[in-house]
Amino acid sequence: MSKLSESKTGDQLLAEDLKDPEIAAELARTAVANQLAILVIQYRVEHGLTQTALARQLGMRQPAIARLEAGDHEPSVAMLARLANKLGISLRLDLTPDSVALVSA
Amino acid sequence: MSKLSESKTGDQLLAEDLKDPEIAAELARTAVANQLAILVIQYRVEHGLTQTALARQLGMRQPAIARLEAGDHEPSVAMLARLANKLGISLRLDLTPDSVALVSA
DNA sequence: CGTCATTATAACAGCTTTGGTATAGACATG
DNA sequence: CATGTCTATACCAAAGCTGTTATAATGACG
Repeated sequence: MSKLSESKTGDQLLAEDLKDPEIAAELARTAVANQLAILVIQYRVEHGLTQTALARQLGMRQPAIARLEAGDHEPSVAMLARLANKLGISLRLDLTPDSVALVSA
Repeated sequence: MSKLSESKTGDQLLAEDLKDPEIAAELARTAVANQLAILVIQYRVEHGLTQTALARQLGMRQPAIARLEAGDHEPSVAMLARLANKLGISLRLDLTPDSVALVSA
């Protein structure tokens, strides 16, 4: 059980939470994972692909795609690069002192 | 010994190499690591800090900074976020189908 | 030369991410 | 209901990143 989910539920979030570096780190981690999840799902449905088909295009198996779309883990830079390369898309990761955002570019 | 250093020395690099996905991955990995190394060194010297002082600012030890400046490992997104946060800087990671670039923003 | 500050390297542990297989759940369709 | 397709989850192994301590190398300065 994470520190965040212990104290808050759903999307509720107080500014006070950001003062705790542990919570801030957890948020950044899940934020990028979730943003990537959305991008992967978007790409897949827009191209009418199944998870298995997309997995083949990326050289991996279906459960790997399911995991990406679940937003379980913060992706590595290598994973982001691989997606951009194999899917022919451009992504941008914006890092500021108090936020991290992954967007399609 | 990496596949890249087996076949090539220094900065020499042929377009042909990029066709090998293993080499391409290795390049992307070292590219981001090296670009971050440069940014960290720049920040540190511009602020007149020693590795130990910078480490304290980031909540880590001197060898960790040395490793960042050596460009050994591809940084995690969490590490990039931490640098942006603790140093008060903005970074951008640009991912295109055939390149990955980390720049200060 | 001796000392101190600074940086680099080695060795190890711990956690996270990634990948796989196997399998369960959901859902449509015959 | 039976079957087939698609998605989700559990479990394990391999690899990579991060952090630590200890120590070596480097260089400036008395």
